[in-house]
Amino acid sequence: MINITFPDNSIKSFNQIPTGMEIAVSISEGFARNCVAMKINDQLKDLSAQVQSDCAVSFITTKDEEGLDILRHSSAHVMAEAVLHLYPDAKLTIGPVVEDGFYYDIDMAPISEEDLVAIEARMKGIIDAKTEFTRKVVSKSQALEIFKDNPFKLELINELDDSQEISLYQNGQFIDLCRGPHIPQTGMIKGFKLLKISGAYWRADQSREQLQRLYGISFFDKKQLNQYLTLIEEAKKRDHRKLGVKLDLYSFHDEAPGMPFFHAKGIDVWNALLDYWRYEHKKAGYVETKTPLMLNKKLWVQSGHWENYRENMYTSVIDDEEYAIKPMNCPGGMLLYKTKAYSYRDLPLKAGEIGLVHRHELSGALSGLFRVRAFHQDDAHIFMMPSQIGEQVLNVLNLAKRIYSRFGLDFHLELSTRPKKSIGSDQQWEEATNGLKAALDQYGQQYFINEGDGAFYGPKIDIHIKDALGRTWQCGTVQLDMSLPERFDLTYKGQDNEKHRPIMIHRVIYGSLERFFGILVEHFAGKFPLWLAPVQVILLPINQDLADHAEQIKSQLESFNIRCEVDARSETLKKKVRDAQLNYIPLIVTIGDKEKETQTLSVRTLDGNVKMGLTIDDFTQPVLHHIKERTLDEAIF
RNA sequence: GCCGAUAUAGCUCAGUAGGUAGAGCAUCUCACUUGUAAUGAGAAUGUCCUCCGUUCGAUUCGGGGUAUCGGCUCCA
Repeated sequence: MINITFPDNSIKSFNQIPTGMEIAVSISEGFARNCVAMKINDQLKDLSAQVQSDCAVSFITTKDEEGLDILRHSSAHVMAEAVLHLYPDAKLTIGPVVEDGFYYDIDMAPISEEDLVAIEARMKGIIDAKTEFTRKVVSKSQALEIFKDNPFKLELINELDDSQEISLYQNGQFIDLCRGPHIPQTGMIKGFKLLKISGAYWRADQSREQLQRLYGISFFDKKQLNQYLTLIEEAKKRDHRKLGVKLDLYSFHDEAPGMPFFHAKGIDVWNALLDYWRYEHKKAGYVETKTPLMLNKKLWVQSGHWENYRENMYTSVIDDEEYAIKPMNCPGGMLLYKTKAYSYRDLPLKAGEIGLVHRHELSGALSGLFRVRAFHQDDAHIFMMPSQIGEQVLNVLNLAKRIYSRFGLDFHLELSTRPKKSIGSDQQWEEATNGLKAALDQYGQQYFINEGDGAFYGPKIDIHIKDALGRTWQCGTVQLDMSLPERFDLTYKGQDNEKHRPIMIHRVIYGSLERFFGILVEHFAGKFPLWLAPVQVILLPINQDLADHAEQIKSQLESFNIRCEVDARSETLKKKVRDAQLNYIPLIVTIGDKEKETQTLSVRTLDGNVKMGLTIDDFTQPVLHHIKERTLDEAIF
């Protein structure tokens, strides 16, 4: 008699040893059809596994995230099988699940995207055949024999702990080394697509073999696949590299790879972002400072950057002295701090800086505004007493929340701990990491931990925002630094009349202004809210005799600091409206004879609604209100 | 930086099996003077990314370089 406990604490008894599938069927056939795998006492198992003794069993279904991961892992096997069928000499390496699908790294001659079609066709055959996945446990020597022709698998097998069970999974003729679990049969893959192909190194090591990485995605439901593909299409339409250039916000030039040029309209948005930043930071007790772009090598040696960050720094020799363009603002900030003596009463000292930094990123890593070589950080350094860490980190998190919500962006938090390459003592790291943890616990939002992902000078909290398409981007970061204050011998006078070492926070909220700008372009799909829109109002005189009147209104609106343009071209109104809509100008104001006579305006919003007969006041009041409050509302009238 | 792909007018793209190129949009001119998503006609526009090579001749073929794209990697 085997007693099985389910998650709802109900117990079911079986006379003989059942498999997971048998248990699922005993619940209902329909339920069993949607089962992917199970957990026996929290351990993931295949449905074909037998339940040998009394235990707790829960099922992973097609609705669970874990179920989707299992499906995708199985999809990777199916893809590998298809590849081996078409390219018998290919050598498989590893095929994991990633955030957005799965991939398999394969040692084979480079193929192109067109070749994916044939692989997909083969995969379809395997899926239609609904072949079962079966698990087999083998000894290490058996495994070594089976994979004797594949050096990658041999390497993996040899690295396995002797206590670890070595399992193989077979579907049809295809066998792969794999921990599992897998879906019961390939027919569960209802929708799949191979997305792209790229190079990757074995073990991400440039000195090792160059492999072909084939990416794919799969779902239990064809509809979900289509939704996913639609999302990709939508993301493509919003691509800031296209959209921002089309909207005349910025451009990229061969002469300065990784260094964007901002156009007049782009700078309007940029300044609106900065105005808002200054407004919030002033309120939060920050002062604004500015440090030079280029500083002597000695400073970078002292700060530790020369040792830890040199390969990313631009350098130059001036008057026989070596200088570096700053890749970070902090060392300059250290010099600022040292210009006077501080009392504990001065702390916390919050010094912001919109600092232009240059980092020599790998050429292949550059991408639009998202990955550049020159960018502005909305940096700030907070100097404080150790007792203030929790409060100050918490203040930063709250400030970040206020700012992100202004753009309608949600976020989540990640804590990164000490990396291999780092400076500072064990004790400093522990103290700093605990300080961040304490603040996070107080903030109360759940957070993830990234072991070893901290900056070389301290642990950090990264803030990842989520855009309108559900994509996440790391923007903000709060980094505790117990090392720089020591290297620069920063002090303050305590209540006890003794010198003490302040602790320092580096933090950014937009992160990189360039990058944040790009994210906003995609987040809003080019349709900036009124307060950010480069052109807030466009005036369309319906004939050229009315152009002067339109110019007059423009001057009036500009006196209120409303960003305004007149389209006086000799085009039809239809055409001008269309162009304004395509440029996502929030407010389109038509000026005809009627309006001139009655001194009113007709306003069209981006949703196509038209309101007529507004006096200048009727118009400017709500507009100014929305700009001042920086609302996201599209409904202004 | 590495692997693969791409590079033609301001933009999107076609084309030339090697004989110096073209369409739409944008621009300019003229006519039209327009009432809420494209008025019409005409004109102008290119080191066909760059350098070297093969060739009588290269935008086209080959090689080097640069930039961009997809990844690896790195990170804000």
